Amino acid sequence: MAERPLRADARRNRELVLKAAKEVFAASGFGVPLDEIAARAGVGPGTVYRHFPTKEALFEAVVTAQVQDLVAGARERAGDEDPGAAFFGFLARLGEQAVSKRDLTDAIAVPSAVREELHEVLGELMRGAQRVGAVRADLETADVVVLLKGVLAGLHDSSLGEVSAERAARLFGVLSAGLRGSGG
Amino acid sequence: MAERPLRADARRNRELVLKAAKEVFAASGFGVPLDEIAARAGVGPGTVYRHFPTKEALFEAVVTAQVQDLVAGARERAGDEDPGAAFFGFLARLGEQAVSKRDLTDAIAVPSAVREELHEVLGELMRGAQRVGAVRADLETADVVVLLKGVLAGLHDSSLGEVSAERAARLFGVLSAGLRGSGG
DNA sequence: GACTATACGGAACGCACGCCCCGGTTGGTA
DNA sequence: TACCAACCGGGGCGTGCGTTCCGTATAGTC
Repeated sequence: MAERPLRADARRNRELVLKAAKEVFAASGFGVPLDEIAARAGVGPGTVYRHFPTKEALFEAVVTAQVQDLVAGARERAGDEDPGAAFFGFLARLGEQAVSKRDLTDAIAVPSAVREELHEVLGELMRGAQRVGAVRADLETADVVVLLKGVLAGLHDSSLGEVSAERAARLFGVLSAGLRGSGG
Repeated sequence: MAERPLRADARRNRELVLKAAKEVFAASGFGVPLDEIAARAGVGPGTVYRHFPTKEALFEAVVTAQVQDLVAGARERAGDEDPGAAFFGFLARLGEQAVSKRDLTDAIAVPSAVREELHEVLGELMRGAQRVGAVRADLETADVVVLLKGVLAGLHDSSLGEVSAERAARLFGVLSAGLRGSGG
């Protein structure tokens, strides 16, 4: 188990790959060819695989920090704010981030450790909000995940119109209003 | 431009392909390999391409009738019902259909003539509903399309849980409530 | 029954992409 | 400086899929 330190060039390339992956995933999502990331980093695909066993592993390495920040922030607020505000605030923050970071959208869908964490915190916040009547009682965690994933995906796919912060705000407004309930 | 009549076997195979495509697209969406449809029809891939120049053309041939029924129904009702009921009724009907017909979801996304028609009627109904205050005034047609597409896609992708009529009803309840507005 | 245009089917092509292999290079060390 | 292990790069493999090609079969006609 003794971890040998990486050679200098290996260490440098690892950073280059991570940086490139961060940019490219944010711009184009998980779907981009890995070769594009390698090219952006100025290395060959083989080098990428030397550092990350799989494309998913690289993706996870990139989004983990991002998601964990969001989750940590949400868990902090959960104590201070009222449950409704905590839940809807979290949704709003997700929406804002997702506009410029396409990979965040995929982070909800692509199986990984952070995905579970994200789903978990969503469930906690939602149940809290349901307890105080801020969210319809008949919804399950999976429902919110599906809605969120769907809205985010729709935001990006859209062959109609650009991804703008305004549209994202509008869509999340609709989503939030819907989750509050009072309609059918 | 004189249309020669098809040979008997060609005509029969055309029907077989359409029937198979209808079933397979409904079950698995546009993403299914075309070979699967050919196999189901008991013909070779080449035969499929003799009748339809492209996979998208076949898809369009399959969903056109389906979508046009929905659209025609919506346009009829638009005169009888009040605009709000017409719009939300249309959404509900879409949701019901989409549960068992995965291709309907893709029909919203894959570029085609029916897609435009579908978007158009959605826009008309929505503007009508907005005029009587049944839908938030700040929404554009594209917003509804994105939301609809997203919710439907989420409904199917879901690596969590099955696609049930109950969940669909719940999600469309949330969507409808959100579109009515009154929240942020 | 013979003849031909028409249609069939499935092997094969082209492409994209995830992933691996290996000849060549380079950083660290003595 | 000389050596070796670690590392690099990109060509290549395997797979999946849309699409095409072509030798063979068959429906329609005389």
